[in-house]
Amino acid sequence: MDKIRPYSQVLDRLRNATLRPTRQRLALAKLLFDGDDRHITAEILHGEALGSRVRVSLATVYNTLHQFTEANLLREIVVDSGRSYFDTNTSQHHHFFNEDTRMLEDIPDSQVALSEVPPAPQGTEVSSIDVIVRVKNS
Amino acid sequence: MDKIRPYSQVLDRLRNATLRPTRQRLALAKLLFDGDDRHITAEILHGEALGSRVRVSLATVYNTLHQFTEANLLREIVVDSGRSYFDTNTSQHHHFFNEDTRMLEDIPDSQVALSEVPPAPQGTEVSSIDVIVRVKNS
DNA sequence: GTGTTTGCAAAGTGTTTGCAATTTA
DNA sequence: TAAATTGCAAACACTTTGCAAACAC
Repeated sequence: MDKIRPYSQVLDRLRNATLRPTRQRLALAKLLFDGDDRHITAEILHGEALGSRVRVSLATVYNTLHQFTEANLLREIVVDSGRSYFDTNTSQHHHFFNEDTRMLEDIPDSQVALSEVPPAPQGTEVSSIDVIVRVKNS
Repeated sequence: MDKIRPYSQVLDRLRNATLRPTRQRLALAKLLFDGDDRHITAEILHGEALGSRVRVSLATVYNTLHQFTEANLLREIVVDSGRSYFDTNTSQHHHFFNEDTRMLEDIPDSQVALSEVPPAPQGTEVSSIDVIVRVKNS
């Protein structure tokens, strides 16, 4: 059973974000949001696009990922210095990061609870809380 | 009141790690471990070394940071894609990361508690758990 | 002396930028 | 047609690498 994500829904989401539904953005949105949640890097997404005969430059993939992130269609996850991951699941949850395979995996929010959230330092406010459980193959 | 960290202690720590106490490693260790705990990048440490008239190349700073990390004298913290931070406090604790200033700050371990730690995926084992509270200036 | 460490410069990786050409509304 | 978007190639920031010279034991 796939989740149903009609094309028009993506279209509307782009419109709401005042992002023109260009060929490139629609194709990337399809790759990102059709099907299950995923964690993806720019290079991988670019590869997938080319693989499905969508001509799009790497620069545009980067632009698009950032625009989608600003529009809250994606969330950026920092786990690896040197590359950025984008998560199509923007709801509150945490991650396993396999240091061997460099793959991310969701931790259902119900499985982690922070019993206390420390107060942010003077003059700052919390923007997000990330729990990253780093694992390695055993 | 400064913590007392006699030179010989650093020396011993290097010896234990079978790292020859070269001029560069001793100087970097002094910068890192004399005084309070700190979060530092390679570039910053390199700048400090040069600033205190220690001639050392950036390549050696990188090498040294990695060797110290392997020897558990440092802990690497991943919060910023594009640069690595090293923490001289290797004990269990978590971090604030200010996205505006790109500075790290410790969260005392007593102020965060994970009430549940999720089981690692099949075939993997937990290597560390990082809680990063991202903040921005308000 | 022998093996380790260093420094340099070059190469590498992932990402961003400037700008002319193209596309969208 | 005016404004937004794209693609290219060059620039960028940070990090790693190869190797000869210098150093530690």
